[in-house]
Amino acid sequence: MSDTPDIWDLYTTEVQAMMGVFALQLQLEQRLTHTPTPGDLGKPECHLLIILAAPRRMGELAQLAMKTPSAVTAAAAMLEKQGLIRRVRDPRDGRAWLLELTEEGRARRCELIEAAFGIFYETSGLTQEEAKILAGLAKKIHNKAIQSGAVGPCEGDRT
Amino acid sequence: MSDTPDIWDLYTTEVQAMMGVFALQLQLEQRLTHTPTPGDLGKPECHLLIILAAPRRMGELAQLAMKTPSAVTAAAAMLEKQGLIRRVRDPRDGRAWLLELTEEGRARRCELIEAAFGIFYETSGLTQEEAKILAGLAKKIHNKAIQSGAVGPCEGDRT
DNA sequence: TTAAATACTTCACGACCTGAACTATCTCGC
DNA sequence: GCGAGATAGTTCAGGTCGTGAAGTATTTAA
Repeated sequence: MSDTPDIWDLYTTEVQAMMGVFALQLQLEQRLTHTPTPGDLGKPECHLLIILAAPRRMGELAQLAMKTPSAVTAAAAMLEKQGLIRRVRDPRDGRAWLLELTEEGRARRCELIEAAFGIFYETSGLTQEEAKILAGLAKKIHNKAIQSGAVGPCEGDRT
Repeated sequence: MSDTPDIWDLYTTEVQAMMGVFALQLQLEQRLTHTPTPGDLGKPECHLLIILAAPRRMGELAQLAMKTPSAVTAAAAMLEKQGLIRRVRDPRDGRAWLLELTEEGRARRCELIEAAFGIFYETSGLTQEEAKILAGLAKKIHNKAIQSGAVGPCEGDRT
């Protein structure tokens, strides 16, 4: 069963990192959406809900989630239909919508975050210490990714 | 533009980690498959090619990639059609196939790994030091994920 | 030698995302 | 003010990818 003698020696440091990241992402996404709590939220809805810690414009959310605006539109429609979020016009710009959690949405988000907490440690097997380290790196990565990748994918080629 | 004052304070450590992992995975996958090198390899083919450092049974590969066997079948068919891999029966078990790189496949894999190397640092913005740290965590994560997640997704509920 | 388990394959289906064309609103320059 | 151009979000058709169930070939065990 355990085919983990040290197949890792076959891979470079970077590939190891990539494989781990890949694995974690897959597991997290799957287990998070299949968790008992969320009635019927898909991956994109969960993702959006997690990001939506504070009211934000859809464009910003797209950027944070690293998806196109249309993907956010779809997820937002879903969440709104379930009464988890509310759309308000941005007072500063009538073209933009501000998404904000409803009371129920806030509750649902809390549950989701809590579930994520458990799932994170379960599937990663990391200690809190290590999680903190990972978070530090993650912050850096996310910032970099956003600024270089910009909104659209395969765009940022500024070198 | 830069909406990164410190929105991170809104998120828990674990959520930060998750967001970073998510971002990195998305970017890497996209840029890796859209890289000039690979003629026409999709995400699953690239993923498989990277994992395939040494000859392996398809079942093992499915486990490593955290996908179902049928996903591996499809990707393998693609790679074989392009002459990058060869299928040989496992001498120990006539039911199983061993996938191994052809000469051309080895070359292609090298290019891919090299591209991945660059892309990794570009999109993550990490130093080599940090990459090493990440790889360490990643190794742990991957092992845990495999053993708990087993082959199929949403299975491992052993608690 | 036959029954059960295992490795992989095939295929229909669904989830998700992108990209282009569209509507509504803002911002300028005149 | 008013029209041109830019920007925020929406809609929709199309494509990629993955799962899950049913099927084939081979091994293992009784």
